[in-house]
Amino acid sequence: MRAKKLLRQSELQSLIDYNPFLTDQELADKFAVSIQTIRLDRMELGIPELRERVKMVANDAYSKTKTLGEEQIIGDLREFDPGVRGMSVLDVTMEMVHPQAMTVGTEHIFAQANSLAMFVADLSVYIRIQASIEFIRQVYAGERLVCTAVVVDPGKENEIHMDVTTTSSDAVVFSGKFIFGTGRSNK
Amino acid sequence: MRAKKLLRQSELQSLIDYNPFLTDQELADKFAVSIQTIRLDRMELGIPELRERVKMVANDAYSKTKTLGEEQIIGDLREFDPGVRGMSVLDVTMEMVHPQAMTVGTEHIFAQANSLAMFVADLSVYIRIQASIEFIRQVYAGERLVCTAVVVDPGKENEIHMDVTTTSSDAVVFSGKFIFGTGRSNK
DNA sequence: GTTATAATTGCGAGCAGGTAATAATAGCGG
DNA sequence: CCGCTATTATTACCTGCTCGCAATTATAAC
Repeated sequence: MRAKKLLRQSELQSLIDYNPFLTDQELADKFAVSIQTIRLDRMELGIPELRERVKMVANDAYSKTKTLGEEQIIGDLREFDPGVRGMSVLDVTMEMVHPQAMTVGTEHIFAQANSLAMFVADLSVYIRIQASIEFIRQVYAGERLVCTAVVVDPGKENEIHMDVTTTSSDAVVFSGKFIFGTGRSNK
Repeated sequence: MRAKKLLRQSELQSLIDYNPFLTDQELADKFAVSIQTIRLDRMELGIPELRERVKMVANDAYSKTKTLGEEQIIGDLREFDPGVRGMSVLDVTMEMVHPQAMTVGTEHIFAQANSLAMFVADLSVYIRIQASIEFIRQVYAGERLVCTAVVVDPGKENEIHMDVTTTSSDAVVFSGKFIFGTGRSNK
C-alpha cells in the first residue's frame, strides 16, 4: 500500500515539474485516483496549486525577459568610462546553454559584447552598426565571461569605432570590431 | 467624456502590457473608477482576464525557454534546405524592445540570424565563427523580421560560408557574412 | 431645455480551480 | 478481527473572474 503511494507521489512530482499546467482533475485522471488523493499528495509534497504554479512560471519568465529586455547591459557593469571604455561580467547559467551541445549560444556572447559597446558609446539609437566579429571557442555553463569594450577611433565624424573582447579565465573567446554610425557628431 | 475613456483605455493597455499581474480591482483603484468599467474596457480592448494573462506569460516563457534553450532556431523556421539555405520569421514583440528607445535590441536580430545560420549549417558545435555583420536600420515592435541564410561557398575544407540577410517588409535591416570553422570536413 | 446616446455603476448568478475541515470507507499488515 | 493508513466523499468557502440585466449619470444633439 505504502509503495503505491510513494511511487505515485514521485511520478506526480516529475509530471508537474515537466508540465506545471495540469489541473488536479487531469492529474487524478492520469493516476486513476480521486481528486482528493491528488490534493493530499500535493500537500505532502509541498506542491502549490495550479494557479500558483503558473504564476511562478510567469514571474520567473517575466523577470528574466525584463533583465534581457529593459536593461542596457547584459551582464554586470564593472568598469565604465563614458565614451572611452567599459567592462562587464556575465556568469553563464544553465539557461543560456543549448542542452544538446552543452555550449552557450553565441547570441548570448554577442549580446553581452554588443550591449556593453552600445552602453559605452551611449547609443540607445543608432543609424547603422557594422561589426566584424569572431567567436574563437565554445563556452560552457559556469564560465565567467569578462567583456571589455574600448573606443579606438573617436576621430571620424558620425562614427564611433570600438574594439570589444570577451575572455574567460584569460583566454579570449570572442573579439569584435564595432563601427557605430550615429548620425550625430560625436562631440 | 469620450476623451477620458480613450485616454484611460490606452493607459490601461500599457499598464497591463507593463504589468500583466494586476487584478481588475487594482486597476479600478488606479483609475479611480469602478471595477465594471475596467471590465468593459478590457472587453473593448480585447484584453483577457488576469488568469489568462498570467497563463499566456507563463506559456510564452515556457515555450521560450524551450525554444531558446532546446531548439536551435529563434523565430519560426519557414524554409529549410539542409546545408543549402533556410528562412525563418520572427515577430518582434514588446519584450524584445528597449523601452527608452522603443527599438529592438540588436542582440535579438543577431540571435535570429546566427541561430538560423547554424541550423542550416547543422552546427551545434563549432570551432570558430567569424562574421562580418551590419545592422542597417533600427527595428520596432510589431515588425516581422524575415531572415534568409544561404550557403555561398561550400568549397573550402573545414569551413562553411554563409550569407544571412534579414528584411522587414522588403527593406533590409541586417546583413552578414558568416564563416563557420567546423574542424570536420564538410562531407 | 429636453431628449437621444454613450458611459458608468450596481447587483446576482454561475464557473474554474482551488483551500480547509470533517467524516466515511477500503485495504492490508499483523 | 483489530487497527492503521490510504483513499474517497461531502460540504462550506475563496478569488477573480464572465454574463446578463437594470439603473444611474454624463455628454451631445436638436
